[in-house]
Amino acid sequence: MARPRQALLTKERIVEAAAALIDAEGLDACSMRRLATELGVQGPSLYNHFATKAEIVDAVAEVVVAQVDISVFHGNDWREALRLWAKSYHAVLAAHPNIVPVLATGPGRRPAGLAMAEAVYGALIDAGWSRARATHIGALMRYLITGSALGSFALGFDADPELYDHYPHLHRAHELAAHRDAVDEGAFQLGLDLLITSLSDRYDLGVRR
Amino acid sequence: MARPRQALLTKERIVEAAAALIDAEGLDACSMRRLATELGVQGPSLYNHFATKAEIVDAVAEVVVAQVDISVFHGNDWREALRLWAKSYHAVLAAHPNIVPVLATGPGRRPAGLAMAEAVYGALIDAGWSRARATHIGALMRYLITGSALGSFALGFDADPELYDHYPHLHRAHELAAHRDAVDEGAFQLGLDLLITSLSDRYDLGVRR
DNA sequence: ACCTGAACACCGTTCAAGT
DNA sequence: ACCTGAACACCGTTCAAGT
Repeated sequence: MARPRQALLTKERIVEAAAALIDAEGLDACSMRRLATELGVQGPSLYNHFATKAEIVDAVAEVVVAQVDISVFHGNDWREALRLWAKSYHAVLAAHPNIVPVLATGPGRRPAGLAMAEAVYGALIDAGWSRARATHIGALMRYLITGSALGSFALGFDADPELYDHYPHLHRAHELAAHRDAVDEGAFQLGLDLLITSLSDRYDLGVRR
Repeated sequence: MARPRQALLTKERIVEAAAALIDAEGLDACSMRRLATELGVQGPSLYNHFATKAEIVDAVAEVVVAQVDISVFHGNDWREALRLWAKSYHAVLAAHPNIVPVLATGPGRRPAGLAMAEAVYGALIDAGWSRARATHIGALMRYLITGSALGSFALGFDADPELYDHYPHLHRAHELAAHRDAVDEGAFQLGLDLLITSLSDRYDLGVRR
């Protein structure tokens, strides 16, 4: 088969398969040859639709970020909007943890990433925050959200239990994995709550630096 | 040359060269063959000293984390200790940003990582925080520190300036890169300040959940 | 226009062969 | 014990050849 009259591939099919592969087996498993096999095609065929592998991965990142709900910035107080957006973003990344490293470096040229940055920054500016502070708050939220999505804290203590016996306070660290949700979600919720509450306090004081 | 009477390689030399290579050109550039070349040796020779590439990268992570100052947990109020430790950790990661993805998934079996977890958690327990809350606070700090170290927020808007013209509030986003330090450091400092201040408030209220 | 096989310059890792 | 060359099964990407 050289060229079928009906194209075998489309950008959409490629991105869909890449997203599934990344979700199921991680970024490393998503090689051009492997992805092509998944699509019933040979590796080089993908280059008829995307110039590089990075473009494919970027397109996956785009569809993931597009799932974040940014409609909450309309009709909500900035505090509530920020909280709802952060929870939505957090939930989307929890569902697609393997793509997080790609998002953690910024919006790039991705429309959904830029639309999200615009919505967050615009809402803070409209609420009266200075441009410098609005930028800081936006950055800070990304730090918390991507930092928490990058790797489970609870699952980070997955060595053999005996290892932790050498550390007076860590001797039960291996039990964290069994309470993964309570640990990881609890930490994120605490962080979000602390940040928004204390930002709100400063705002009410009229600091608005 | 088959076997020199004086070994050409040592674990220390390998880790030192790997750290330099990762700092200078990133994790991807640190391949076994490239690293071996840097050491004047052939690729497979490295396997006489480390079982896998992951072990080498882990050893680099260890020496980086070992630079974080955890002595601050002695003789300081928990608030001040947490602040000083976070600043030290942040500064170390800022000096070695390319290794951050390796640390972001937890301490693993690395002595320095475990000693740091022990120091942070122990200090929070000794201050009176419950085990659940101390865990949350520890996780939260890692989220902020690794999240901020993973990628500059300011440099994330590095597309051509025209791209941002389509977004009402982002039209000056390309100027962020010129103020990278003020943006990135300001956001981190703000986050650290907000978190510790608001934790302190809850602590003084006697919540200590 | 779009898919293919062959090729290039890389990977991590294994292993028998050398001293 | 420690370094080597050759090999295996992979990478991302290019390109001439096919329809």
